[in-house]
Amino acid sequence: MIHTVNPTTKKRALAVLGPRDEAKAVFRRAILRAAADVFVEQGFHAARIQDIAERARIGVGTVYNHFEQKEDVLQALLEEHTAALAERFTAHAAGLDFATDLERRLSRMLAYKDEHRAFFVLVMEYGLMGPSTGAAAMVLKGRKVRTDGLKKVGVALFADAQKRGELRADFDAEHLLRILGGIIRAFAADTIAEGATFASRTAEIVDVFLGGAQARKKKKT
Amino acid sequence: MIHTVNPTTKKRALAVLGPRDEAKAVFRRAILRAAADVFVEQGFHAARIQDIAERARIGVGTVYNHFEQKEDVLQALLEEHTAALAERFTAHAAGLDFATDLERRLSRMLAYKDEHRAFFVLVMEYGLMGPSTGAAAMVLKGRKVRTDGLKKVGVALFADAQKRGELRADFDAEHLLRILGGIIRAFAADTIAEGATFASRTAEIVDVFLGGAQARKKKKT
Amino acid sequence: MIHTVNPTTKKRALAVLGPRDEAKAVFRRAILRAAADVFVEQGFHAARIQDIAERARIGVGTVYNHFEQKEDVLQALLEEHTAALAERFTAHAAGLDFATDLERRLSRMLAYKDEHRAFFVLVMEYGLMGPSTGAAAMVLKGRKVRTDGLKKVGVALFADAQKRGELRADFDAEHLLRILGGIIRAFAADTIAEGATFASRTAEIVDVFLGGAQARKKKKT
Amino acid sequence: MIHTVNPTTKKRALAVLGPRDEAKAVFRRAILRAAADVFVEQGFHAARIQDIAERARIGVGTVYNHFEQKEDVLQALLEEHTAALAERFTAHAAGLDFATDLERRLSRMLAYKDEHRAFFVLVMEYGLMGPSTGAAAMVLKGRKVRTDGLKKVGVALFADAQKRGELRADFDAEHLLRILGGIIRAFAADTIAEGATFASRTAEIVDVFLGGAQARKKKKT
DNA sequence: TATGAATGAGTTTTCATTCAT
DNA sequence: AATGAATGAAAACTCATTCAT
Repeated sequence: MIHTVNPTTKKRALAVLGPRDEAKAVFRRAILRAAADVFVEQGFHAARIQDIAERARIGVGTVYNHFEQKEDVLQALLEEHTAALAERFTAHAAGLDFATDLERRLSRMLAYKDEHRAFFVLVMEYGLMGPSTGAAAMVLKGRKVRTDGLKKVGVALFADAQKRGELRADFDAEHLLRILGGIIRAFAADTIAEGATFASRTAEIVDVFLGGAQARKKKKT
Repeated sequence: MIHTVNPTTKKRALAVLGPRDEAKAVFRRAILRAAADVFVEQGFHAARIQDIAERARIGVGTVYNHFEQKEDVLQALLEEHTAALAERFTAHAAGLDFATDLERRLSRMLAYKDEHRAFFVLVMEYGLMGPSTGAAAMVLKGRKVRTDGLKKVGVALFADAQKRGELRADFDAEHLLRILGGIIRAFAADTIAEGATFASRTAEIVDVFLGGAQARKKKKT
Repeated sequence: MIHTVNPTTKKRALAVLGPRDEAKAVFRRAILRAAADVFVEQGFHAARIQDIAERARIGVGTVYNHFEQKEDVLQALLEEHTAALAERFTAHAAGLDFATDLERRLSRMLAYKDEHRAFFVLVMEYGLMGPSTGAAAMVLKGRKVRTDGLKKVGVALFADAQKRGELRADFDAEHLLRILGGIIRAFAADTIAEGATFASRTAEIVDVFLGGAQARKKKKT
Repeated sequence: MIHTVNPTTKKRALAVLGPRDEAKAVFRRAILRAAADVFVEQGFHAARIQDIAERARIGVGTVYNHFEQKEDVLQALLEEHTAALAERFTAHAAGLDFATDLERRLSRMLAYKDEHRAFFVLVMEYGLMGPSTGAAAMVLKGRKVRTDGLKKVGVALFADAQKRGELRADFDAEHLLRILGGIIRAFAADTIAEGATFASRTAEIVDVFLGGAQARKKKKT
């Protein structure tokens, strides 16, 4: 769990892969990993480039060899992870009912979040689908963080479920997606506090999302 | 909607109430109002004390006569509004079923948020019940923002509903409260985007919270 | 030893003396006393007008009713005390030999310093006979602190002693005066550290001073 | 006498010595030299970091790369020069009588002061052997300026002279050291005013000092 | 005349960014 | 390409001074 580029790693990377480009990628990844941690611990503004560099065990200048500005680091972070999430969310098996399908997709996605806690916290702040607060928007200075992938897949999935009568149709798909997001967020506090894995709570999340908080009187006989 | 202390206002205030203390309160309020706007527009870190002062049409030094540090302004903002919210949420009429009761309380609360949009956005960032992100916690530097009031009332209300079998009992009350919060948050985007009032959506919020997103096949008998 | 203007003091002062002017003088004196303490404890620059006002138990504005600028407070402080010192140093009885004469004058002067420790420390910094360091001069912004009185008397006394062959004549009187000053300063550390009175060390000071400065004509015989 | 780091100097320094560390030392020295001048001209408090940076022809930030706070600059200044002085004062030849010995040591020390006028003035304010005034102590915020070296050597020298009957024994060595300091200080005004060298007055200083402090055994013959 | 809150110029300090090595 | 010291613009915060009461 040491987010570092040490000489050994570096040399190996140089040897194994296409010499130049791969070495570059190693540094880039190290920076992003370190940045995620530091942004989470201190917040974007309070995080100093130097902190990131130190955490990655590289020099400040190196960060600037890979990213033009501090903001670009955050943007890259959000985009790359969101892309990964979208991928997890997209893959599916055919012939499942909506609830099961959603649960599988979510489960993969949340597992990814479990592996990347720092990133997940960032997402809660900067939004999976575009900055949620004015402040977040300000930080990104109008950059368009390309997170369309996830949103597109999600909206399509939900719209389809609505057509099939598995999701209420009185809200639009995007809104429902946001509601799911809000519920996931609510589970985050629990999960983080307990040190539990996120993925393990997928069923509960889907249950609340689909069925609500009301006591289930009608469970049948 | 001009958050300002102008000479006229000042004199009037001085004349009407006890001269000194009241004048003081006028400035304090002007600062908090201006700060809410500026924090929302720029985010806490990007907001400069001077921006707040300019918006309130007062001098920078004056801000420091009322608050020791920038953080204290945010803290005061959160505390005072949260207290107001708690008050709205607390008042209730007896003999209502849970759904109606919750709807009334929420409705009052959301009306308050409609009147104080800026504050509401802040709450989404810094949390009604303690900072939700590490960054937010960092900003507040370990200050304990006293927002217990609202949480206490909410937890009591929900726990009671659980006992009476109106809310599912497999989650604890605090968690359910957070889920409601997440859903409200999800409605915020819609609402803000459309310029609609928040309060007008109370019924929908309660409906989703209690009944979930699933299509209502069982509507009839 | 409470450097304060309390209501009682104030009223009494008003009654006893010419109403207006005397009341004014009471405040002025309170300010100077408080200022001496504060300047000593914190140094001129670090001392805030508010500190002085608080120590004198008056409002900040009041200080400005009596002195135009912070620097004027220091100047007045130095001038008034120096005048008092000059007075003590000037008075003399006829027919004494130089050593005895000097000892009497010094003794009176040092007794005054014992009563006004704070002032004395200031003098060590700002000089009895004009600012000794560039920094001190800077603080006083080119003001001429009128401390001529003491210097004039001292030079005259020493020049006379030189003529009468009681002080070495190879240095000019003013230089000798400065040497005496340096020696007094050296005794200050001892005295202050021990909490002893300054006056009690007059004999030693004169002894050290004259032992070197005295003309050595009488060695023989 | 231009206390500056200009590009040329910088490159040369980098070429000649170990690149990094030496460049660092060059800047550090430039800062200290500039600071000495500025502190003397304006006094510590009135001196702005920017003044120091400008005098050294470097950026403000650079000062902070070398010293955490303004106070640290002063402390370093005092410590480094005091160490140099102690060195000059310490070296001695055997077999000299006390007066000659003292004269030689002082002469070397005062020559150093002649080369570093600015520093000397600072010493008059902040004391060679610990801050002499409360204000000075305040400036240094309780930092212990390590000036023991000089004091230790001086006290040892004087104590020894007392044992050998060359200095009066009714005062302790440290006090005698302070008296010498006071006398030197008195000569400073003369010297500085006239633009003369300090070293040239060593004999006079020792003469005045010993004339008083010397045990009076040899009066007869 | 005393008072103390308002004011804003001025200062320290931080930190993103550059650039010589 | 990596590095880290230099840089200076920018921001928090202080405090002498003013002025309405």
